[in-house]
Amino acid sequence: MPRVDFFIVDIRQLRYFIGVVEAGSFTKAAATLNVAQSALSLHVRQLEEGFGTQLLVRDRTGVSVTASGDKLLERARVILREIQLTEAELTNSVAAPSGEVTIGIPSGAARVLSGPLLESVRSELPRISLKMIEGMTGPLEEWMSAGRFNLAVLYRTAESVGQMTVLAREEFCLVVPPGQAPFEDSIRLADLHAFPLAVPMRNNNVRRSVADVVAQHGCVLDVRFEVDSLSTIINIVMEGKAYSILTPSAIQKEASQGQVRTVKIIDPVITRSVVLAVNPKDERSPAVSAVRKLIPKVVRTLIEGKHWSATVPDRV
Amino acid sequence: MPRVDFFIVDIRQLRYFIGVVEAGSFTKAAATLNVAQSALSLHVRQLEEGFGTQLLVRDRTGVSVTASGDKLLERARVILREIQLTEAELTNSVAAPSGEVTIGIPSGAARVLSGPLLESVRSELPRISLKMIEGMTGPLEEWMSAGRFNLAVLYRTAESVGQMTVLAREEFCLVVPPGQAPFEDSIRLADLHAFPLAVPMRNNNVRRSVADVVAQHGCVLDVRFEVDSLSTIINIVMEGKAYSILTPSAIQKEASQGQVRTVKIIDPVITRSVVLAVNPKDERSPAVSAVRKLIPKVVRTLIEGKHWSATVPDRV
DNA sequence: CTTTATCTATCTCGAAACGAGATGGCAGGC
DNA sequence: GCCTGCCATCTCGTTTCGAGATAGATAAAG
Repeated sequence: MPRVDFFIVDIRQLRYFIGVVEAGSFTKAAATLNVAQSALSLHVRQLEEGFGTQLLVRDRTGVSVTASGDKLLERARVILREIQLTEAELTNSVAAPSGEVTIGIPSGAARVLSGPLLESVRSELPRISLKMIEGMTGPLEEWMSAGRFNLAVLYRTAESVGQMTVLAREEFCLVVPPGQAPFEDSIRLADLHAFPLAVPMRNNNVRRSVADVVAQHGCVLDVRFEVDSLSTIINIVMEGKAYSILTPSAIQKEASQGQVRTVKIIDPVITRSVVLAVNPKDERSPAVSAVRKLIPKVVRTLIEGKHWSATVPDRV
Repeated sequence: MPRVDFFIVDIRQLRYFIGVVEAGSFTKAAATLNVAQSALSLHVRQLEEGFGTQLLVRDRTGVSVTASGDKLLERARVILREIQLTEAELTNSVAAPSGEVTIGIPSGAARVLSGPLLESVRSELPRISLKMIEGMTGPLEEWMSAGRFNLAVLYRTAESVGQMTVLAREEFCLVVPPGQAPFEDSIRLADLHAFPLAVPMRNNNVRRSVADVVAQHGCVLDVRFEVDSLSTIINIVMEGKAYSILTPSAIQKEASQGQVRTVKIIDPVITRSVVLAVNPKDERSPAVSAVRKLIPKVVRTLIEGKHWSATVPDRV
């Protein structure tokens, strides 16, 4: 329906008006502003009709400004400067993002990732305060769904990870106490039943991932300890009381120091993806966006520096 | 063609954004601003995409503002206040016009009009400085055509006066020295040849107006003096050296003081219009417009107060 | 006096923008 | 499971915009 409302100055009209005054003619201003002369004529006319006063004196040599026009010129410059400052301020906010970003991260991935990530954010995004919440993946999934974090590092075994970014791919392996069998580089899934296991509890992502594959292959496991504490599980293995099935990120440090050994599981290889999820509400936040872009870089650096036994996904 | 240009904030978008933030939800703002909720959603989205940052956090209870949004809110309020002040300042300029207005006025009309007009402008339009330029009508016509004045009081004998305003109608009369014949109230055009005349020079409007009518009626006049100075002509008549043919406005004062007498010319009556012309370039000037509206009032007051022997034109 | 050049105002038309209304998706409350 | 409230998206009719053409006015040049 026809919009019958009171006159409101439009930014474009002000820009055209300033352009015309500065050029001294509509025709010159048209060339400068890259707009048709007729469009300038019409818009300035609309300003004059809106204000109810003449802003320009027109003659064959061009235009000059009236007293009212002079007032408007001054005011228009102030307004456009304010808009320019506004755009600069908000754009700078994008260029140098600041504020708090919260990220949930599983205990396993946190063991290789949390330190380097905090360091990277501190050095490359100094105005961002990264709050990292470590936890077992079950609760993390729930909390992320509840919107508790801006970002979350999660695990997925399916090929499809929706809109999440794949950070890395890991392979589950048998974690062996030092000096104990097996001494080969790899072990078949069907042979795992020979080793007593300390594993996370039933609803744990890791537990379910492995259990699904074992069941699919008609195998069984000898679960002796169910503990929802990664460090406790690792201690049990280090003390020779049991074995475990984990991904390399969980025991990267202990393995590199000879406190445990890892033996590759084959037939089949059990893999999973480490993914980065973003809360849809925060997708357009410049701070969240900046951290989101930084994490893959940190992961790549860790993997390529042999600080994390995982593979980087192919980029498409 | 597609307009591919960089992002420029639009006033409407700022108004919508402020409205949404203040309402706390798009839906409530839609009711308040009388705009569809979807339009608000789209416009705020465009602001976010333009700035490259998220301005609002949306959830099921409505919206809250981000840090960037808070900055924009503050800035937008400043911008809209500037625009509001601009509109108020320029609108006030219309309501209380100010500045200089120039008016050309013939010597004849100036004699009855200039004083009262200057007084009226001073009292009713105190912020306007009226510059009055008096002259013979020939040069005045030229100067008005050249754009020297904003306004001009001119004479016309034709019925059609184009876009000019008719201020008054006057009848030419014989100006008689005191104590000399004729002593009747009127004289026929055919009998004017008996009186030696002091009149303006050939290219003068008055001279041409009367000469045309005299020629049309096959009469002749006894022109003894040709002087392009109204006061000189009047002095010649007052001293009894000659008669003249003028309009009442020219000798209103002298006639009222008995220094000259006026005798109506009939068969035919010779009339002319006193008109007000406006320079088209200045038509939209509030100051010129205000003076333009004031002059007819001053004229009407003079005529109705018997300070000017003329008739007010019928209003249609 | 005629022609040329320059400038503004107006008109037409196709493209873009705008907003209303409808609809779908999501989440919380009952 | 249904209802309510809110936001995002889509469709369509209307409005606005600007390009290009053209007319009118005026001063300068020939």
